[in-house]
Amino acid sequence: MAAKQKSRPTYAEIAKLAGVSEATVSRVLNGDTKVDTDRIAAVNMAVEKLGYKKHRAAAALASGRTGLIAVVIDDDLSVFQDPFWGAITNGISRVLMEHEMQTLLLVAPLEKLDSPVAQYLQRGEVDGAIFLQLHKDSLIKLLAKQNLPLVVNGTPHTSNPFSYVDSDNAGGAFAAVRHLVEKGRKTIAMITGDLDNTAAEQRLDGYLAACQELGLPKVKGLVAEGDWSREAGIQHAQNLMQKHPDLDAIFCSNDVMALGAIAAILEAGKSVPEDIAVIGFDDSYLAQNSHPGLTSVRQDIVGLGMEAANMILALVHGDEVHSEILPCELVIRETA
Amino acid sequence: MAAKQKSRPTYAEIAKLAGVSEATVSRVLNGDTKVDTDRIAAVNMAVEKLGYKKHRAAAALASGRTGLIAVVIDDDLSVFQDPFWGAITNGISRVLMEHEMQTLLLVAPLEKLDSPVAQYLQRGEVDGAIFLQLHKDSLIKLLAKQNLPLVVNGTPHTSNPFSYVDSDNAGGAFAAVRHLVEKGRKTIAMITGDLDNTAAEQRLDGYLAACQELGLPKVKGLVAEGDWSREAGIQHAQNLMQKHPDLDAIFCSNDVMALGAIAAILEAGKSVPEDIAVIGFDDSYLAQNSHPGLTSVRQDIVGLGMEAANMILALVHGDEVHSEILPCELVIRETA
DNA sequence: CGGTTTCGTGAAATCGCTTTCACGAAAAGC
DNA sequence: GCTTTTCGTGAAAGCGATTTCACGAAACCG
Repeated sequence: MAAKQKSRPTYAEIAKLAGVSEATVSRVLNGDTKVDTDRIAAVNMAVEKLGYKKHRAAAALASGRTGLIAVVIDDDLSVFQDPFWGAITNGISRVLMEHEMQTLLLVAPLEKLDSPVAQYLQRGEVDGAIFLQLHKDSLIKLLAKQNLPLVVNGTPHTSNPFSYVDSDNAGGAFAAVRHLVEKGRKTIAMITGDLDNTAAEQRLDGYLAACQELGLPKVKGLVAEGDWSREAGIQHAQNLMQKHPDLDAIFCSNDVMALGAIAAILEAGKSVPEDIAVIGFDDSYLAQNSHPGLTSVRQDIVGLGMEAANMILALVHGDEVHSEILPCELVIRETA
Repeated sequence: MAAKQKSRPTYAEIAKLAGVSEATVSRVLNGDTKVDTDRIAAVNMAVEKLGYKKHRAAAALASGRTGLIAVVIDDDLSVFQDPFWGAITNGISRVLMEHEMQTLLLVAPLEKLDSPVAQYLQRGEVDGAIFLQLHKDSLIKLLAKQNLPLVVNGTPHTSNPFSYVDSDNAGGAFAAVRHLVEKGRKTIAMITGDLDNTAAEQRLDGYLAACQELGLPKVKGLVAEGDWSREAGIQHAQNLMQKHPDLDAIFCSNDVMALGAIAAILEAGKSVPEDIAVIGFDDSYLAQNSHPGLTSVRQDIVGLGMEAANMILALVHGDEVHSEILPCELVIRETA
């Protein structure tokens, strides 16, 4: 059974108290400007006095706007481990709440276009959706076609005009490599993430751009494609050390692989950062608590969430928005 | 603007197609048993054919049940770092979705009883609430009084009859100490979490019980109260090593402090686990990626979320529920 | 077998807010 | 000064489900 509620005030009571019609109450409460100032004041006073709060279900039924924004996570196992999702979701939730909107969390695999979540989104039960961790673009294309306001976290694969927020992955990678070069490193390898992923790709681009612009000699085989896992970090670090005896730095596309690489380096009897410097990406909990402290590229995760929330609010409101790229910051600790 | 939707079928159409009244459609769709079998079949067929899905706002307005469960996180900074919240929330979301209920995420400070979230919950906009990370019991007492179905994650401070889910913190701590004893450790210290927290308290209880039952000599000053932070781990480990030269093991109430302790131990020129063994708690991402691998007590976080979700569903349905304590498991790696 | 209960059913009211529409008053135009 | 617009307003019709109520049919009873 739902909780028993003491009956809440309705428009009828406000209207009576303020001496206006219910229609006017609605106008005032929805920010319609064409209302006499005195009446606005009267309504606001009545609202205040009665402690009125709008009944969302009733408003939703009448207007077709639900006041709900879906945060969609394309479910896979990482969801249960990676603090990224929690952080960004909470950032979103905060902003939305300040604007009287609620955050509906949807966690489910999205591979199929007719999955329950996909259907749910198409059914108009939310005013908009923010996609995190999107594996394929097909669902958002479909939803965009149906005019559902959408914001994607991370750069989409296709160049369709989706609004998105992302970190400046390339810039962050560039900064990492520049730091290594400034510290005198000459042979800098990179272990990338899964290159199907746009973020992984952009970080690689940043690394390549930095190598070129900073005049590093071109050496073959310094880039290894990993898959974000600790094992990939270990494995590729071992290979790299073997093939490049003069290797003196490794830049990894995330912190987990960086820690794996460090473990492999230490295992091989070398030291970090003396022999080989290591830089990760994310500045996660891991980087902050590792020993030695992991130098890493920090993303403003909460900022991404807040930005995404602001964008979806604008879209729902009918405004134009442009995608946002937030800067990254290199956090220097002991490993580089 | 909300998305433009192609108009969805309503009860009217189903009723016409099935040759029954709208009232009967409602009965069938809400599982009322007192309907003729043929009509049930007819309605179900019509629903199928039209691809009908209930309009949540309309149902909510008419019935007073919103189909929404709030997941409330008493906001503090840790929310943005600790993967615990993301994991448990996602576990909840999955279960609820399977039961046609939605997860509403509310992140906000709850210190005040009249905060927006508190008011929101009292307003009957959700059918129930799951509280994570609850600092004080006062809000849930208030809500319970108003008959809002509630489930709390973690043991509440007061013995009021709140339904809750929790890990077997004491059991996990006991297992950790037993493992240390079995490995021949004699002088086992503990760095606790903030003891205002029931989980921290229970872990300490488990440690103390193990010390007693396993016949460890009573030594003063082996318990240090930390605050979950890396700094606390470093600081207390230093103190403990200084005061107890024969110290050969430290059990920490979370992984972060354990890693801090390890850093301090290595800093002091001792080795882990040879000189001093260390065990953490949570088996977080940190434990899994640290070097050396951190032995830690694993909580079934997703299980906690799913259990909490099942409990709230039962409560909303009007059933009795009993609190659940999920077992912990010691994950042995290299540090102990 | 008449009379009382139960049972399944549909008509209609209701939930609380939004929005269209029509109307009179005020402002603008000629 | 009279017509045409514009403007603010309230009455009333929804939005799409749920639920109460009354009614006829079937079941039960003595």
